[in-house]
Amino acid sequence: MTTRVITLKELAASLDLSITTVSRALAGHEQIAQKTRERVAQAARQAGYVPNTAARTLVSGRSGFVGLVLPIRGPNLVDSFLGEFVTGLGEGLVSHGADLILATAALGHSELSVLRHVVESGRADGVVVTRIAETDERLAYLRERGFPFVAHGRLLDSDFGYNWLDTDGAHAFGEAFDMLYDLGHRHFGLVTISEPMTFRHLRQDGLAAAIARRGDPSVRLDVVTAPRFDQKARIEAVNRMLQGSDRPTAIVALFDELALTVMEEAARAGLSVPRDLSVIGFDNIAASAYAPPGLTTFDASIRQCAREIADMLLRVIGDRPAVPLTRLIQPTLVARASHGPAPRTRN
Amino acid sequence: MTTRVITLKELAASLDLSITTVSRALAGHEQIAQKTRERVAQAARQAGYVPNTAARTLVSGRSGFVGLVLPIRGPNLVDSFLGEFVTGLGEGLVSHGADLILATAALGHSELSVLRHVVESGRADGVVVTRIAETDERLAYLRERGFPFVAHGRLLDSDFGYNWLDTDGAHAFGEAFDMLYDLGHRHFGLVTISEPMTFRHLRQDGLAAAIARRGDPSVRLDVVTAPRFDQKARIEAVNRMLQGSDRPTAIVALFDELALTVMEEAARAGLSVPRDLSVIGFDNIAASAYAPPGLTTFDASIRQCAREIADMLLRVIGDRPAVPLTRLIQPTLVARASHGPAPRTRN
DNA sequence: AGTGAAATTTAAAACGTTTGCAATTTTGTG
DNA sequence: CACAAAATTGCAAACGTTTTAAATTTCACT
Repeated sequence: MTTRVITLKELAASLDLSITTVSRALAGHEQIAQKTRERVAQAARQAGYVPNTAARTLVSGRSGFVGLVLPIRGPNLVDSFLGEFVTGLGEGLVSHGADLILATAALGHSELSVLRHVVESGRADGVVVTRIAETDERLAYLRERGFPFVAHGRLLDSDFGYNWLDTDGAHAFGEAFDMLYDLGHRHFGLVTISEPMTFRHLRQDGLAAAIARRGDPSVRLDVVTAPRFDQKARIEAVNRMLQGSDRPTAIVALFDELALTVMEEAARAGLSVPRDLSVIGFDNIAASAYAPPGLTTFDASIRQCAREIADMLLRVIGDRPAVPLTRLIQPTLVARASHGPAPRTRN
Repeated sequence: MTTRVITLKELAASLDLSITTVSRALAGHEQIAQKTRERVAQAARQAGYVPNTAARTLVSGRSGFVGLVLPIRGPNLVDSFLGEFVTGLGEGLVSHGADLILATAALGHSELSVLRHVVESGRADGVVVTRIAETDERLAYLRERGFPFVAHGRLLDSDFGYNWLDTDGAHAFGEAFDMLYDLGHRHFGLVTISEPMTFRHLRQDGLAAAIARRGDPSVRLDVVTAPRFDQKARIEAVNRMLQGSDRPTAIVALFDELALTVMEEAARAGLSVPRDLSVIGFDNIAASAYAPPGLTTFDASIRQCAREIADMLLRVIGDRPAVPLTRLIQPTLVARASHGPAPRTRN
């Protein structure tokens, strides 16, 4: 037991070759004789030689890792996409022989400081930054450092270019409005969050733009804001919108979790979805398929996005392209049963 | 832009000290004068010095990483616990300054070969192994290598000791039986999987043991087996159990996803849960709370388990304890609305 | 056999740390 | 003020790889 790991020196000695030759042979350099390359490859395979990552990283300056910083939010809060996201990243990375580093920012510790540490310790060749905030110091830092990164999400405006991939929430929310409008709805509700993430603006603006495009002055939009991670406050906010006879007939939620709360509270208030109230979400989380009557939402295909982000990042690391790579993904409508014609009684 | 990263040599030069002294000062060695230690710490902080991981790993033999190998199963299959699991691992690791490496085993590539690579490249100081199979070559390999690891789950029998943490599925399934028996159920169904994972035996055996303990010959147990990742076959299997008038009055599913399928198919067959049929799952995934009427299940608290696994692994890495660390976690019953008294009409 | 070019191999430096051991400085004591 | 002991600091090797520049071998051709 406790078998030692074989090193390049030992492998070279066993082949009666120099370290240099073996290293080059394994790297497939043309200058090493074909015969030697095969002999070395064979011996390496048989000896189960695996190059030491630290040594390789040290000399080459490339770690073969991509970093992702994971914030801890609280005892009961887990990023609902994390599983899909890291799976997608892993898929994208593995085809290029790269792996993922997950660094955790402990509760109360700045995500930025962890990011700095990952970057400056040379652990990663590039990083993925998610959940872009309105003023995001992480992007500014990475930009200043000239460190390869891809953002999942966008800034609202920026005086510099950067690589990003985003889901077109603006478009989706416009589509949701159009669909609901055509179903006769005129009084809309939007449940949004107070956390200063850029996507809340992109989606809300997309909704507002669609309303403006329609140019129907009878359209009304009520907006209610809830803290993202406070379930109780979220329920209160939703009920604020649901109470009173002058409530919206269609509610669009910034994301599925909020939409599910809307459906739960609607049920509790004796409202039938979609007869009395249409509800549309965004993200298509697993629970949305199960929550009665089945939430109509948009599928953001996180896993696919993550895979593309990995591809983009590896390209950025490899080629350092002069122009930023950007990609806007169109989410697809998943029409379940939570939306329908506007109730006849009112309007 | 493209700011260079400061190195120990530069930091030492700026302080007019040797590399050795600075290194020791930062490591807090007693032999360095208190005054010097402070001066160095101050300068390091101000210069934003972060030690290079590769260099440190190379010389110390410790990477400060813990590895987890992630299998890719197919386009639409993501480990439902992955998010919670890596969050928990991250939480457990961060307090000790360690980070997580997620290595992906591409579709068609052996998980073992990726594990070997992680281990032998020196990327990680220890690994977490999940989803233990009946004959698991990964454990044998790690054991032979003498490499620190903690298994999430257990082997059924083994001729060697190893560190593991498991959720006591056997106990939970016994508890489920007892509860259902006391509600008058006598005809039981178990939906299990064909994938050769050890937990299917542990849980099924727990159920069988509880039945035996009760010693009531009128108790019947039907078992149906479905492939884990084939939704269509799974539905067929469930329907095999549901069809016919002589169906069970209470079905226990190996895990929530199966239980949800049971509830869906029951609804499709016009059966009311829990009036006509009681269903109990295991895991308490998010969707279980939403699926009507609310699935009764056991909460495995994956995140908490992962955190403990991280703690255990770090202890194994640090102390190399002589006796294996083992931990059996009791899942807690989440009593929702999918179980109830046995229907009167039959029995 | 001798030559030069091409093909193949190697020695040695470098990457940025940690650490055993030695060197230097400071301190305490007579 | 000398001297040993204690405290503090520094030199140099080592970790396992990649890579530059140089050395060696092979080969075709005269």
